[in-house]
Amino acid sequence: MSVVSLHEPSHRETLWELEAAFARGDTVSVFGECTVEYDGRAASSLGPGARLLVLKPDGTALVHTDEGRTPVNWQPPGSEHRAAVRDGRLRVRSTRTNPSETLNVRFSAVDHLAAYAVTGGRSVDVVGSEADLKARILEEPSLVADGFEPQATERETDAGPVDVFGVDADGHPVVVELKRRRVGPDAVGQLARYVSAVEREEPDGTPVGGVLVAPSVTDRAAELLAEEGLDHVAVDRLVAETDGTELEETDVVGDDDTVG
Amino acid sequence: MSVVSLHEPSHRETLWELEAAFARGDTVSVFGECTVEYDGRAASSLGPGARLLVLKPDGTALVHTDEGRTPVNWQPPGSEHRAAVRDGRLRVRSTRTNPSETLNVRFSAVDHLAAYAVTGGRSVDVVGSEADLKARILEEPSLVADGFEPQATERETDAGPVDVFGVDADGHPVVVELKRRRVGPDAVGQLARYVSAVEREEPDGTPVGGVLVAPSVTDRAAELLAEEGLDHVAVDRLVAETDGTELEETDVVGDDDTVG
DNA sequence: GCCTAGGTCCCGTCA
DNA sequence: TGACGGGGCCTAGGC
Repeated sequence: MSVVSLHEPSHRETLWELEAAFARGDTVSVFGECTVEYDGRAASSLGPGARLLVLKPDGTALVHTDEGRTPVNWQPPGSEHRAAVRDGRLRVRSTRTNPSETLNVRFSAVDHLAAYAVTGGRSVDVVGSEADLKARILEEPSLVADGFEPQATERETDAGPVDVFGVDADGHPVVVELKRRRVGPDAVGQLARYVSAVEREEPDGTPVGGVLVAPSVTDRAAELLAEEGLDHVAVDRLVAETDGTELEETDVVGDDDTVG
Repeated sequence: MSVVSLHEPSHRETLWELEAAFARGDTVSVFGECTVEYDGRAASSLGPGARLLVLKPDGTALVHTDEGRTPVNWQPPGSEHRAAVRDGRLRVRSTRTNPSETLNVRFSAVDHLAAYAVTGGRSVDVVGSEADLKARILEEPSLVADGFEPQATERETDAGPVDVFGVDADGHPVVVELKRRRVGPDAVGQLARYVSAVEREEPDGTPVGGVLVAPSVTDRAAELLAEEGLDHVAVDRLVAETDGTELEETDVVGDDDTVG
């Protein structure tokens, strides 16, 4: 694959290469001194500094500082990138509609630009998601409660879709909410909402059970569960149950040629 | 500022330059053909493809494809980057503890590398946050209800902190939940949790009001509010109330030197 | 360190 | 298209 890279280009050179890169569908990285302004769902302004700007062919724009996983400013996919030279500065503007948002990056100097055709697989199979937990529960419903029988997943209620819905050993409805990680009060509120919604559907007086399936719960969540008469079932994360040593095996001790 | 850039470097050259960049505290962008493996809170594997790898001096690692604002794989700040040549491939590994996580990027070929000292302001003042909405409410409490008197913000309850707590014209407690954007059932659940918690604290029978302050609510959220006896007050987002045309004014019609 | 909730959350999925 | 909830969410603020 070929890369186009410019070292300390003039604004005109940068402009030209950005145009070419957009036309090719390349992904572009730009290092330089810039200010950033954003206006849309919120608004922000960022003073001068040396930063990394990444522009993707799908309309994504990312402004990164030297810290943090989250870009300091950005524009989501679907935006439109345009570049121009104004007032002696290179301006890269990315706009989108619905909601209407504008990102404005103004470079006083561009120190480096690289354009490259990024291709290949984009999605990863993530193991250990809530979907995996659901499969595990459906495979072994007794994990939820002895005699529990699942009847539906994503069952709709007035309060939203229930992860797993079924009946207990007595035939009473049970709402199951699944979480892949330790949960706090919000998850209890979610489960309580679903239970209330099902109770409203049922004939008066029918008891409706609620079970929160998660690796663990915070103290406050436990209190709220007790107050609401709901249950918690601890189920370890699936990824922990597998022999997760594959990555390690590739890393033999005694590395040569190692830095960092 | 100076940039070091390598065009189609050998693995040894890449290794050397990565070591130097890490030592200098530079931010690095690498374009090349790679596979990615991740193991930690979840696990994933990404087949061969041309991608962008960004390495920051704070330990952040980002693997980007040509689509999406979210990196296809990453490592959060605080991780440790190491590079090595193994089996004819350049391996960049980023690890962290608590939780224990490993990101493994293996390059069959590096097409471009650039290292640069990213510096300057990192944080932006975002206007239009929930904090701004709170200030607006405290400034003009009648927006919540005629005669509403705020008494505390972030008041603690058994169910978590209440955004704004006060009393209505009759002296009865009122719980206010603020949202900067249109809300769904989850926000209603949150408000209901807080109201229930305050009711538990109060002498039996004391009515406790609940008000959701948000630009708008979904139909389902409105139903749930009604069922819970809670109120909604529509307050437009603050950013919309300002003359949000600053960015536009800088963009005079009839751009010269515009591409894209 | 954990807990709690916000976020320009992003993102997929489904009605 | 909007709505709804998951996420390796990330991040800030308390305790």
